[in-house]
Amino acid sequence: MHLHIARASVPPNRAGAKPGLREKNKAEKRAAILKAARELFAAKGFEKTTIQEIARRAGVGTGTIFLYAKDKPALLFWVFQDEVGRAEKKALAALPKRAPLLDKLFLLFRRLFYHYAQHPSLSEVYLRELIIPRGESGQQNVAFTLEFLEEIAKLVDDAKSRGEVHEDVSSLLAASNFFAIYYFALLGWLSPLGDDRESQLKRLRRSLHLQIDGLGGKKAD
Amino acid sequence: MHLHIARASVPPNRAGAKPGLREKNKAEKRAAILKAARELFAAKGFEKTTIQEIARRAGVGTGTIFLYAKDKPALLFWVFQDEVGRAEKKALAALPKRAPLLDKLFLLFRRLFYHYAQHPSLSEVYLRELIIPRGESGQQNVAFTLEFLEEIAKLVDDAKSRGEVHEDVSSLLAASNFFAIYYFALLGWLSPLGDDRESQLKRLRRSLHLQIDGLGGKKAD
DNA sequence: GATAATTTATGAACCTATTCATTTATGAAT
DNA sequence: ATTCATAAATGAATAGGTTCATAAATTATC
Repeated sequence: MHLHIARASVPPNRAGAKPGLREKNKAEKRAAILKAARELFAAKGFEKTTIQEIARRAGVGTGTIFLYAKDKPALLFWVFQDEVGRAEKKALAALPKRAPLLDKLFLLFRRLFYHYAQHPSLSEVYLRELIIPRGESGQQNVAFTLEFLEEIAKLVDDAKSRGEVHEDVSSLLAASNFFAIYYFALLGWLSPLGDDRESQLKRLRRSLHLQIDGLGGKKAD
Repeated sequence: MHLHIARASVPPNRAGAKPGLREKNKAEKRAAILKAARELFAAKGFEKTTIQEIARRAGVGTGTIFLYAKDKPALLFWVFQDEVGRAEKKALAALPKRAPLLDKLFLLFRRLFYHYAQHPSLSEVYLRELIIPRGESGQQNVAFTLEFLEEIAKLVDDAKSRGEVHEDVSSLLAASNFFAIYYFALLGWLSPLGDDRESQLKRLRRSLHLQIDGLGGKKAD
């Protein structure tokens, strides 16, 4: 891999945190802010929720929020990331062991689609942050995406061992193509302008199929 | 296509614009705002440029800006769109007529990569707006992307007629996979965290290749 | 040409994310 | 225990995007 993978948990939480009072307080604040933000974002949406409101509910000062999250989108990202990480793991675990690659990918992505669909507008903010990471926290966002890519790459590896995929293909490259397709489809899925869900899922499946089989020209031998 | 395609030019510019004084004035204001915004964004970047500054330079009131662009990101998008549209057309026109699909796509995308690289941070704002369109203008953004997709689809059609691509493949679906790959790679390209340009371009090419040829399993018959 | 109706423009006021000088809490040293 | 150093927290002040009541300009109507 061409990038250092840092620990995924977003906010200031460096490795060797000694268990002093200071650390305990920070952990409490972190938890309180996280909780308040989660509740308010879920209840009122991103725009309607103000930082001051979050601070009040969390029982901290306004400025304190910015000690834990670089800005408001980053705050939402932080709230979402745990949850998304869990959803990803859960979806991966629920995958049938010996199914074709196409089915596995489709099941995985479909499940995540429905997860995001629970809060479409919040998801949009999250997904914006995810792919276009800014500032220091960007590295961690990238690392988070990379972890997911690695999981997809494992699926490709599985498929390789079953002869579904040629040995010469880079699993990680294939994974990033699948991810790109998934991400693009996901944006359509969340957009209020898109087709109905049924059609979108069908299109996603066909897109994945197309990546697996290629465009089927003469040269493909 | 599953979506109405509206005219691409972003701001309020409805079809049957009669050539009265009112329309002329609007056109002038539009042009002035566009010019001022373009100059300032290019000179100072997105964040450092204030709406008030743009308004002053354009010789209009602050509020007037918001008659032409829903918000600040939309304003940047508007500025960029023309330029990007031109770059796309130019890049498409410069494509060698009888080259393999892979080469054409790579040349096309590489050219656009370098175009975006001229203003990396502005491009990020633009690309955010492009894929996650909000509000009314969203339809036009989607239409703009669709136009580009159609152009890619034409390249696929060409490849079909040369036997490079199987007839049964949906050109538009293939195009959207290519676009997804392109878009994902582009984000990496613009990110300050990514690899060097050389490597990124190589990866892009390999990704496109992978989409064209597929993963090469046994089933691919 | 005068009046009414409608569209467009304006900028002061508003709202809220973000900053930062100051204060407070903790840990270390004596 | 007291003092000092450092880290963390605070919230009033700032800044800039956005709104909106009002005014100006244009067009339609008579």
